[in-house]
Amino acid sequence: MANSASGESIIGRFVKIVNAFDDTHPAMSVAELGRRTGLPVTTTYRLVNDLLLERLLEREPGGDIHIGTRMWELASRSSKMLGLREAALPFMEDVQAVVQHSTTLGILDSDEVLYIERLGSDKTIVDITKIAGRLPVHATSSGLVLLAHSPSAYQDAFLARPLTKFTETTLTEPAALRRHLAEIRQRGFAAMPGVIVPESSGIAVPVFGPDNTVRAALSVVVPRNEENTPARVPVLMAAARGISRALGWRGELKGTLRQSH
Amino acid sequence: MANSASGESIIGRFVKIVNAFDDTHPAMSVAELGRRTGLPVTTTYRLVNDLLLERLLEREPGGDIHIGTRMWELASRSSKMLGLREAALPFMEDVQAVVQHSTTLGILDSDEVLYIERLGSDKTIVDITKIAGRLPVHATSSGLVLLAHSPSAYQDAFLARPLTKFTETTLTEPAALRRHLAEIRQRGFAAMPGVIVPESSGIAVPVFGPDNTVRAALSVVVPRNEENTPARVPVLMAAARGISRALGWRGELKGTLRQSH
DNA sequence: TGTCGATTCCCGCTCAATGGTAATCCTCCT
DNA sequence: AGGAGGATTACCATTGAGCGGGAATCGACA
Repeated sequence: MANSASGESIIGRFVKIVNAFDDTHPAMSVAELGRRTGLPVTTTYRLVNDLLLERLLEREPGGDIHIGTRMWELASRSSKMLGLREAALPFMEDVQAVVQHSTTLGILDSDEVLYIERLGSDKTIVDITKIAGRLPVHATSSGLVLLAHSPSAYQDAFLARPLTKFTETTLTEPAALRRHLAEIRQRGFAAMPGVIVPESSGIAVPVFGPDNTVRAALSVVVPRNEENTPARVPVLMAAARGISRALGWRGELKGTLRQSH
Repeated sequence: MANSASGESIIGRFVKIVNAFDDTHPAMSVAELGRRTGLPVTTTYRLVNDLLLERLLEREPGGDIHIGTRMWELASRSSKMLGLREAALPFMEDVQAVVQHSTTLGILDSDEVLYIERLGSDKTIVDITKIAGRLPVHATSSGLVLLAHSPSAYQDAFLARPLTKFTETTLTEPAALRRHLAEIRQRGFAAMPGVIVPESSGIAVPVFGPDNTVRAALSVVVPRNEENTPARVPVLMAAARGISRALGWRGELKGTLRQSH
């Protein structure tokens, strides 16, 4: 499926190129793009030109390249993300108004947490979540909530892999994690003090869809010393129920374990 | 630049495919995708498979295809859109809280208005703006504001083209439009009663960047009978100044015409 | 059982994509 | 002015990925 010496398809190279851009590298010259992607010079220029024609990339006055408006438009036009985001936004605003630090909405994607919306404030101290950013499942409150309500086959596969220990409090033992997941299901929320960076804590609750499976995790990130979990959980839970209902969820089935399959 | 009989590049076909999805067609079978794009059957299947591998498209249980999470992620990761959106959102919420109908943020892209954010409510009646949706420049309040503050060379080129008359109130005469644009610059806002659909009116104001050029248009859409323009304009203007300042704008230069170039 | 559509498999053709090399352009420094 | 270093464009021989027609298979529905 590839004309290239390296055996990649054009689509693969396209992803490589777009992937070379991130928040720290929002724009760069074509030459640097070639270096970052490892593609041959000529090939890079040819491909970039194709992409410029379709406006998936754009050239700024200086000559540097950045991701084009068209790319965002095409991706956003018909995305399940938009529906979820739109349903969640008003509730997230309410949470943010009360909690004042940072409110995020994340989904499970490719064994990682992908954050699709984030409300922050100037007070926000250490919060590494970014919109369209990814973080590991086992080291975030959102991730653990999502994992806790995933099909058990998925959990098994996930726990079979080796997990990175980011800080002292990061759980990496399958058995300990399993116990913790059960606790999360039972309590209805996850509270993780400094599992990825020691300075901040996350509290997360699940958001459900019409079929009673988990769709997303709603969470707040607060400084380590002022967690005040008992006070924050009810706010989060109420908001999550609101979002779930906006998605078509009709209340949890009485006495049903939420873990599906 | 193309291996195909029709002379399209793969990138071009990729755009065709993604473009086949919209809010009314969020998912479809590969065969239907082939029909909608006009691509040969086999080619469609091969290309779709490539895209599925990169998760730019995703297959749902039924077999239908929809746009993948990866697509949104790549597009959103480093986009000027995000910065603008993030700066604007809090102010838009304030406007929305007061106006209660529908608040939008639009930019000028490819001679059309592209809406990058929209806050609505249940009360929202007729409002055809959608996030990532496009509308013609000359038939929207946002578009006219953006056009009014564009370089005059751009305005000339735009006004040289024939313009569609959507309703009775749509201005299509270059001379009349020019007068109107001058008025918009002078007043600082555009108020368009029913230029695209007769039932609703738009009021829009410009948002400026650090270099004092217009970046976006902030607007509200209200029912035709309860426009109350004089009451709404100050709210919009204050919010737009807030957004502009968040973008790095430092106040307008005294006595300067805002029309650049 | 038969029909219709979606999907996959097969396969020979061919030209677009490839990527090395070299020329040109551009910017900054001396 | 000169020239060093990088970015960009131009050139071009090679080749296999993409192409797309056609047929087989799967699957739903009547």
